[in-house]
Order: sequence, then C-alpha cells, then structure tokens
Amino acid sequence: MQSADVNNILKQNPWFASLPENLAKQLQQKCKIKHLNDKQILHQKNDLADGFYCVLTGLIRASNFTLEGKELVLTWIQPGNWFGEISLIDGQPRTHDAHAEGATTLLMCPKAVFDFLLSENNQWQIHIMRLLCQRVRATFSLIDETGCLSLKGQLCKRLSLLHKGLEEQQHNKTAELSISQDALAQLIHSSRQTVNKILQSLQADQVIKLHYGKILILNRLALEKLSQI
Amino acid sequence: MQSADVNNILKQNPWFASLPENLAKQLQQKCKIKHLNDKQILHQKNDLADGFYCVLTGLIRASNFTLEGKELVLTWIQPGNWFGEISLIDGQPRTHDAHAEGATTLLMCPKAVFDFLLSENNQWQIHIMRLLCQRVRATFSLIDETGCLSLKGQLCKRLSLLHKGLEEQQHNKTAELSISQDALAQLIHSSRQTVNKILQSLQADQVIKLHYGKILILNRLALEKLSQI
DNA sequence: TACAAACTGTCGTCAATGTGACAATTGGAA
DNA sequence: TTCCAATTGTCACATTGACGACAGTTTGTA
Repeated sequence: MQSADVNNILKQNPWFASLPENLAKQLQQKCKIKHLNDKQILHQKNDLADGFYCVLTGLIRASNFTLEGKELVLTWIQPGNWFGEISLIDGQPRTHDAHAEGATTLLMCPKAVFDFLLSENNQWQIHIMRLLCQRVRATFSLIDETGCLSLKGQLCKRLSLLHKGLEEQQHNKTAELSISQDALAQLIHSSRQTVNKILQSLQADQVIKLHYGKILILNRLALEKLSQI
Repeated sequence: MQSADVNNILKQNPWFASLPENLAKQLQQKCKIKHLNDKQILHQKNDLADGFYCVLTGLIRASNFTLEGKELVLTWIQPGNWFGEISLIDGQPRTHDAHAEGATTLLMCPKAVFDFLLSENNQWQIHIMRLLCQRVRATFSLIDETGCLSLKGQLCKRLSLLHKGLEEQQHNKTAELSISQDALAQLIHSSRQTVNKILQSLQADQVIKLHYGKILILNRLALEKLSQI
C-alpha cells in the first residue's frame, strides 16, 4: 500500500486529523503494516495488549461470547478508526475479541512505542484523553439506542452509521453496503428473520434496495429520522 | 461534615485510593462541598460542564430522556465515586442529566481548578486517563449485560453492584438496600410488574428478603452466580 | 387516630420477537 | 455447465415482557 493512500485514509478520521502535524507524523512513522485474512483473529478478550491499531482497509469485528457460545458483536471498526488504547493505558487485558471481517489491513503501533510516545512528549496525553472521551460518548450513545429504540430504530441507526463510514473512505457515492442480514442481526442482537422483515418494510418505503449480500442506501435522511432518540 | 469523614469516604474508592498522596491531598483541598435536596438537579444533558464531582452521601441518578419523555436511567452513582470528567476534558456538553436521589452531599472541583491541575502537574494526566478507562470498561460491561442476560440476570447484577457499593461505605453489614421496585425497573429498563415477579422468585429461593421500600440481601454469591455472563 | 401518598402483589391482555422449518435464489468454484 | 454453500423470503408457534387495572399494605403526618 502506498504511503499516500495510508495518509488519505488516516486524514479522514476526525481524531487523527485533530493531531498536530508533528504528532501525526510521529505516530504514522512508528507504525507497521499488518495484514489479516478473512476471519483471522487479531486478539481475544483477556489477551494482554501488544499494540494500538488503526484499520486501513477491511473491517475489524469487536465482539464477546456468552457462556453459551453466542457471539455478542459490539461494533464493526471501519477504516480510519484507531482502537486498542484502553488495555495499553490501564494495563488490563483486552475487553473484546477482534476478528478480521474480510481481508483487512491494519497499522500497528507496538506497545513499547505507545508507552514511549506518552511518556516522552506530554502533548500526546491530551489527545489520548480525547480519544477515550470519544469512546465513552460513543458507548453511551449505543446504550441509549438499545434502551430506547425499537429494533427498527436500532437497525436504521446501524445502517446509517455504516453508510457514513463508507462515505468517508470512498468518495464514490455508491452507498452500497456489503453485509448479510445475518451479520446485521448480530449487530443489533436480534434474529435474521426479524431483520429481514424490517428490511423488507424499509425497501417498501424506498429507503433501501436489497440485493444478495448487499444493501443499497437510497435515502439516508430517512434512516436518520427513523433512528432519532 | 467532618474532614475525617470525607477522608474515609474518599479512601474507599479504588481510583482515589490509587492517587499519590500529594495529588489526593491537592484535589481534596481544592474541592468545595455542595448539598442537594431530594430530586434536585445537579446538571442536565447538554449543559456546559462546570466541574468534576464526587458523591459523599446520598446518590446521583444519571439518566437521559427519550423524545416521548420516558426516563432512561444509566446508573446510580454511589458515595466515593467521581464523575463529570468527560465534558471537562473534551469541552463538549454533559452526556446525561444528574439528579439527586435523596438528600445528597457532593465534593465539587470547579472546572478552572480541574484544568489547572491537569496543566500544572502532568502526573495528573495518567490518573485521569485511568479513570476514563474505568468508565469505558464499566460501560462495556453494561452493554454485555443488557445484550446477553435475561431480565432476571440483569436485576441480580444490579442488586449485587448496589450491595457492593453499600458495603464499601458502611462497614456495618446490614446489607439492606433502600430502593423501590419501581426504581429498580428503571435501572434495567423494565417494568415494575416484571421486577416484582423476579424479586418474588428470588425471595422464594432465599436469596433476598423483601420489605416496604427495602431489599435485604441474604446471599450475594447467589446473585453473582445468576448474573454471570 | 385518621388520612394520604407511596409502595407492593397480582391478573389478564396484547404486541414484539426468538425459533425452527423449509423453499427459493444467488454466486462462486470445480 | 453443474453443484454447493451462503443467503434470502416466509410461515407457524411459543415465549417474553409491557401495560392497564385494582386491591392491599406500609409509612409518615396532621
């Protein structure tokens, strides 16, 4: 992957874009590229942390498993987003499993480098704090959504977020999400059948168009309206 | 309230207890005491942040409201716990309403002081980062619980947490929670009737004993067992 | 003591949703 | 082209839990 491409992906992310140029350059230079195949494991819950990551292409699925083996998907991490800082900061193990969803490329900042950056230049600390604040706010939003939206509302919210993430990466406005109804069901902790029924109703209202393994977003505004809290 | 009492309450909290003595003293000295009556509002969602708080006595209910006016309770903040740092750090408005649940006493560290501490002594930054990490981890736990536990499991988890918080403050082992079934229902986003049914079944199993406005915990281990993920 | 407010216990009803089943469709690999 | 695995569409059925209703209990207060 060309350095210019990496640059473009990184710059789309608001947190990275907010870094002063010297810090951004410093972080980028100290990272290595890492490739994962579809379904490959990056790390598991309770692993010790080895680094701070950024998705360049593909997706990372962050999830937990229940005692009975059911997978609880927290989120899909899209290109441009950094993750994995929690365990590096507090020294506790990973909070989630991280699996590649399709062939995936990551930037990896090793733990030693992360620790060094934080200790060597205390400009870093405020930016890491802001990243943590974003994480808390995003997680609070998720709780609000699951607490007060119907499944239809939650689904619309997820479709809208996935679509927004897609737009940030690719500037072509295809707006076609490659995701199965099964995977969507896992994202909102629901069943495939229920998701199918909701998607059918959205299609009837001309909000989306369904294809095999894909969803075409016709009207994102409608999705956002349906997912207001 | 005596300074020694305040000290005792603060020391029970793991985060505060982890602060180096000079920082702990510095924070405590710069705080003012603030009293709230039952149901009094500390701040509302979207308010600008004025300070960093610690509950000394009573409770703070952190909640949001849906468009239809239904209250979504995130949590009850118990004595010893600090909150409100997110908005101070990222400059964004408050994430939740904060109401007093019963007569409540707080320590308040004003925004100006908080900013000064962070900028003046960069020992503070790592401790604030750790507080943020705790917040993220607690929030992730909550998501896991709502995603994979039955209402009974969620209720047991909450009872267990409330009980643990009570034990930390008072060293007498009364283990009696003062909370109505209505309030419990709000905590787990359920209905009073369902909560009542679950509590009855727990009482039948000798795990708790029900009284008017109170719940006596007979067997916390059983509660924890019922709320494993 | 008498009263009101808050809280609890219990029903029946109804909507939402998980689940198993099975057929049909699609896309990729042999 | 043929076949297989993944995905989708649809149904009937069982379960969960929200909600309204109403009676009974407890507590504080006048």
